[in-house]
Amino acid sequence: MPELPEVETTRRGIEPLVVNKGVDRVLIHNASLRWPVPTTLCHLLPGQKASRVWRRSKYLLFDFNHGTLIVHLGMTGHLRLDPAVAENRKHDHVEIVFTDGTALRYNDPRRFGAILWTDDDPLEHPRLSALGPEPFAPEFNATYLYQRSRNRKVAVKQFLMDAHVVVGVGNIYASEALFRAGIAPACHAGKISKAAYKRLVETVVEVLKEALAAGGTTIRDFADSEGRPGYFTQSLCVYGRVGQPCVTCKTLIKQIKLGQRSTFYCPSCQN
DNA sequence: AGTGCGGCCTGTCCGC
DNA sequence: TGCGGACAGGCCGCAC
Repeated sequence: MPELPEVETTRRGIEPLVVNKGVDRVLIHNASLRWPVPTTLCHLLPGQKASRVWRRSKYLLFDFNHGTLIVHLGMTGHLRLDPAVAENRKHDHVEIVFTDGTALRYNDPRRFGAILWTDDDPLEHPRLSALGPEPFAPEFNATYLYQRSRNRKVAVKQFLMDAHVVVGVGNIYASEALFRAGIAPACHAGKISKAAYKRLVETVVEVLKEALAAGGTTIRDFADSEGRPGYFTQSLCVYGRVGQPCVTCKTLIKQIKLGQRSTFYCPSCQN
């Protein structure tokens, strides 16, 4: 389940493998994703080459000569580069074959992801235009969060996970950042003090950076192809630890639902 | 405008 | 051992 660190890790891995390679052809094996994969890609992309791969929120953006390919990994999306002659696997949706004989394949069992195309400024695309700041950007600070949250009754965890407020904070890292900041997840966003938001900004940045340094480890990927457990899994203080003692005070971790999402917290440390 | 929630999906896990 | 159902969750889009 890619959150921002996983998407950024994917970007770093993929970019050097695709930049400046000419597209030979595009094969759409299964257009069914969140939105149908535009079939126009098949005649748009051949002959073009990607100049860079960048990221906004959890969207990967492949700049081509005449537009931008927008890729969202959803919950279970994966990009991999392998020989064009390699057999397709189950749930391979799209294959971009390069003239050098390699192919970029998008695989997504649960189809929550998306592949879109724009020949305009991708940041103006409807999916991206209303997004909040990046968590590592200076605009994401205590004053911003405090002002945005006034009069908001929504739980602070849901507020934090709202991509219109700040991007890239998914369910796991929201619980972790709130724990580290000592803020109860169900507290109304509008009731949180500026000092607490200052702590929250710091812990969000901290948690995301740690996860990124750990290679973007996630919960369910923790046995990778070589059987290695993910590093960040071992750093989780509350997520998935219901009934286990708090690492700080030994109080048992609680689990609740907020906005239909599992939420974990220490009832003693977070208030 | 803010809020709540159904829906999209399949692999995994649990209880019977 | 097999099977059904709950669960996981990013994010849209609708209803109020």
